[in-house]
Amino acid sequence: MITLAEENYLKAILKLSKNSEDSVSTNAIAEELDTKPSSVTDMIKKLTDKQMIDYVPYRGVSLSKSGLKKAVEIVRKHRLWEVFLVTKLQFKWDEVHDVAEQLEHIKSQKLIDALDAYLGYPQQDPHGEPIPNKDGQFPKSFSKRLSELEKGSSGQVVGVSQDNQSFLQYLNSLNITLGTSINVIQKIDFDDSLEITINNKSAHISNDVARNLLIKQK
Amino acid sequence: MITLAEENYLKAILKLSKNSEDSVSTNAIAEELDTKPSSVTDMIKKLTDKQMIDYVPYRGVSLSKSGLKKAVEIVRKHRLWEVFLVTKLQFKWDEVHDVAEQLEHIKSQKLIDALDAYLGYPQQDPHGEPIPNKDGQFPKSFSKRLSELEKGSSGQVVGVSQDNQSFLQYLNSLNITLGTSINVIQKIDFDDSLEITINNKSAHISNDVARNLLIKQK
DNA sequence: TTTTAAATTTAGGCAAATCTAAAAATTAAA
DNA sequence: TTTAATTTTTAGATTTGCCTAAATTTAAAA
Repeated sequence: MITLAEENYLKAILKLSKNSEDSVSTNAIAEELDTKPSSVTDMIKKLTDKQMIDYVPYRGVSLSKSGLKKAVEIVRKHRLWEVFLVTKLQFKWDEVHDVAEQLEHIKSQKLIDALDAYLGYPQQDPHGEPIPNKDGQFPKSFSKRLSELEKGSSGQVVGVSQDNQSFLQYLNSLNITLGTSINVIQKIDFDDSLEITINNKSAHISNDVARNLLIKQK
Repeated sequence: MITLAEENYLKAILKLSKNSEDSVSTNAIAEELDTKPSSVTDMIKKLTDKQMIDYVPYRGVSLSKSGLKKAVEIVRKHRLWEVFLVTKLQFKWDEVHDVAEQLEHIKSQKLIDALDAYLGYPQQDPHGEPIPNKDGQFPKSFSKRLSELEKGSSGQVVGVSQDNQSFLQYLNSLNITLGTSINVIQKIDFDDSLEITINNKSAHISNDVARNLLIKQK
């Protein structure tokens, strides 16, 4: 049986592997989970014993086949619960994270399959992140980052690729929410910031923000 | 912050208080939670320190005001999740217990209030147990135990007051389910068993069973 | 290439929640 | 009302997951 702490480590390792491809460092995991590197080393040993990860001392870790499977399952559960909270219980998209963080650890295959069906097999969560299916396959993403759009092109916000509180609150203050129409007026080479219109009202946003806004073009 | 283990102890103490009124013994709690009496003594000390229970060594425990409040909250969450599983996710009433046992520990006031509203403020769970409202008040129960019905009277099954697997499976084999019509033909004084009709087919059931079947009369 | 800095691991401890075995208190029985 | 049986508590260990401080290894800089 896998523990709650172990699940959180696997999820963190998966997240960090996506950003950087190769193996994940002890310090990176510690930072992600807001814990100490020595604690991470302890847990690495446990997960290695359970063959959930591959580990070379001082060299970092990577998910094994079974570890990856488990981590993807947790991501699937997290995102399905987020969809539930937003579409059925009327949560705002920036209110779901902490609760989903708890719900993702509920153990019942039947539950998650039934929830998936109940929600209509959604492919994206409220932040625009893809939801892996029952077999762990991620749907091909059909959205682009706003920072990748060319001058003059437009589309609708379908999500964000970063879900910290302050970012989501900033978006709220800009009146950017799911479905908002955005048009790229000008790209500033100097700092890669953007002149855009938000529902036809113009605004200026940094590359940091644009990079984390997922847009679907018509 | 209250831990998962502490919550389970409070719930067990509440359940045992209902059966027997006065204070609850160490052994009873140990049996209910399938643990050792010495472990119970340990936890009793922790809960006493947190003022969740009143404790006299060798004399048993009872819930304090705050302990009762917390325990009722957990029962409320458990039963609301059961309703969700049965009415929205099509679980059978004998499949919900283990999952609800996990879901009841999710911490979010907003979640449970939203769920309650989403379900239409139900007053009973799928086993016929009353669901306390937001303020911890239990609705007046409008069902009787089958064993309390008089000869000749009849009603519909609205729940059970015991939800172990084998009992629920026995009911299934008798074709007794939620909504089944039952008529009391004869009460046998000798062992308090009952001759009844189930949807007009006659059957004989023990007092043990009758006592745990909740009936609503017309 | 040596020295310094950074990352990682080891050693030793702690709190929560459990256990077994033994002691103490209470209750029931002779 | 002693004695025996039962219940409850205490003492001492164990596992999980975390910590601090110190040692070790690796990477970077002089």
